Amino acid sequence: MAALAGVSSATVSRSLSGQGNVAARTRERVRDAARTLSYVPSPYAVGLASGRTRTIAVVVPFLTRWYFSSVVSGVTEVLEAAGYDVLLYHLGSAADRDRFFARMPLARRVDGVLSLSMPLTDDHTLALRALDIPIVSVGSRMAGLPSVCIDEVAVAQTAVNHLIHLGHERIAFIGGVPDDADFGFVSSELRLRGYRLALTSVDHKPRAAQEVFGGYGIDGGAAAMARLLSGAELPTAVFAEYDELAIGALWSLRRAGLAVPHDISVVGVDDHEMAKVLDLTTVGQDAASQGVLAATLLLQTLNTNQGEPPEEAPADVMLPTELILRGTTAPPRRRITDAGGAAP
Amino acid sequence: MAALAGVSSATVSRSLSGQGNVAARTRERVRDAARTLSYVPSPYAVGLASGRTRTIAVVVPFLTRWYFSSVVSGVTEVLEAAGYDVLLYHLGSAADRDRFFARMPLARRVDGVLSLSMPLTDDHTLALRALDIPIVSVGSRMAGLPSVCIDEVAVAQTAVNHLIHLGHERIAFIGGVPDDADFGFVSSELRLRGYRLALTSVDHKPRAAQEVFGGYGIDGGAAAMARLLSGAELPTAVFAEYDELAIGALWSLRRAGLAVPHDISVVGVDDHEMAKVLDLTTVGQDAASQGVLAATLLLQTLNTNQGEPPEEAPADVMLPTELILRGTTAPPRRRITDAGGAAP
DNA sequence: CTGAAAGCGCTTACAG
DNA sequence: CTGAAAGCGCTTACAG
Repeated sequence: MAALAGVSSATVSRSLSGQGNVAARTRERVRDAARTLSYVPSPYAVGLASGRTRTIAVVVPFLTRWYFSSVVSGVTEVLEAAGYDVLLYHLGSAADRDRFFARMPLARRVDGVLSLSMPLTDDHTLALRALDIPIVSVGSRMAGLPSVCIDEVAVAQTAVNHLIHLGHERIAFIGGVPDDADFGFVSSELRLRGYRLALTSVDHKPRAAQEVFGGYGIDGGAAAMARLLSGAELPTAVFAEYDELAIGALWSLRRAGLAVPHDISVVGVDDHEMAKVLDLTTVGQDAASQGVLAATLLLQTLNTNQGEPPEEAPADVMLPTELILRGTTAPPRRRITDAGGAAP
Repeated sequence: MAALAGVSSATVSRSLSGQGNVAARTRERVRDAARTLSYVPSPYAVGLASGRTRTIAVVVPFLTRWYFSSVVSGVTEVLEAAGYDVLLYHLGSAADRDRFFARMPLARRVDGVLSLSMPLTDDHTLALRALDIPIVSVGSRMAGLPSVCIDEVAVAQTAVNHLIHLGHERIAFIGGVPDDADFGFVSSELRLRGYRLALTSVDHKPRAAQEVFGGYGIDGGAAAMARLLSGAELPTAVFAEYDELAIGALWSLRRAGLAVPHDISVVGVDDHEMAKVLDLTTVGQDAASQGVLAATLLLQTLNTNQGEPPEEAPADVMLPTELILRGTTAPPRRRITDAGGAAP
């Protein structure tokens, strides 16, 4: 390579990387040589010599769920455009995460980390921070780190208030984390909190029997709904923590012969691509944009942090959400009249 | 590190990698030291010195579609268990692919490549092979390379034969590649071929007007169905190349006020997680298993190919598929009587 | 079984 | 503007 261009390897390096001064003509010569040889500098040699890896780790708990694949999609888009490679770590179980953060294969391997709604223990978080490289959290906040997310509490309140305004009083909550899970998603806790806040703000008491957790995804939502259906008191409306659970609930209801929204209203969160097909009322968020923003933020930090002192306040981007009214919510069939509070 | 264990860096390397002979006691000492320092060898130094990267590139055209996220999920599972890192390249557009294969950032960067149903030109394929590292193709065959896939032609025939046996004659095809695309998925072509074969085998002539291509995913399926609905002659049944298209078709039909399967039957391919919710008849495939198998195959090749001569015949794994009867297919409402062929 | 030494393929001060 | 040289942090024959 250096031979073909008739220069030293140092000049090859400077020409191709754009760092340092090289005569325009020399640079051209080197680039031509690179092209004819289809030469690409060895990433490993570059990484070792320069300390920069041009690689970002993306850590996700799920890959097959709408939110996560959408975020990753947004992330790869901007990272690839910026010439960064993406190292994907799919840590589905608590065991996976423990093993991963104990070994910490990220050390000296990547320039930055994008953590997507990972349910992390303190140990995990410490191991991450010990890396001492920029980290951006997506979908949940991590103390002291820049993050991109939505207002989870407000999202849940919006959904539940919608049901309340329709006249519902017995409103159940369907959560996505199994009862026996040894951890939870931050967003799950916040959405549950928003649900309870909305209820108490109108003097409806949240009751444990109306908060069910059936597990992840469609099957989890279906299981949770089935449990609600077998309970003593049927709710007139259900708020599911995210659309896949809501869709599972719809499935369960259909199999039980109950009509939506006639018998029970259902509302979710996400605006999953299937929501419109199932005519599901939901609070929409733009997951792909979250990925785009987070990656952009990380890239900025990477370009800024070159030896400068760490910035003061970590950026916290909060994206808007929007209640999308569709066909799975309606006023309850029969008003519960013994609840008092008549119109003046 | 070497200092703490009181040995040379060579011994550290041998102890941690398991290569070469080390006294059991020495190895223990080194491992303890590594643990207390939470030392991990620099992947870049290892890569440069040894030539092995412990990294696999996974190249995908989509991330948010069920098939691809499921395959990637299966892939990461076995690769992570084997201690390999996954470099994810998301090449959604033809432009992305051209840029990628022209630069070929994979050179000297990974030990192997997993290519998922990538629509590759000859140039791309050549660039890939020039890498001279093991490649496994998933979801489509590539000449001379080991692959994991299903029998695409047979899958389409199964779906269409099901419709034919129900008595349908006017059976349309909904494809997922836009009309103006500059390339196609191999599986799309094969499924279209299977569709035509099934029709001609019972003397139904495939007609261009009944083959529509609306673009990817739900919206593509909806657009294609809308086009069929505005056509001169309504089909009595539709075969969609994959479930997301079929789901889009269902959506379109519902908005048009047509009942499924009463007015029109719909069948897809995949057994997407939403298929059961929408009660969609489909030909199911196990995408996650394809990912698992492909990754396993690649790992085997990696472990075998250590200097040995290239193996004779590349492995070709073909996974079974299964017609799953649900509620979106039924006999046509009124038999077309002028088609002849009465029972004896 | 272990260490000294060369080398992997770059980058980066340092001279000039 | 360019090159010689050191060095990045490992691995791997080669001795012993």
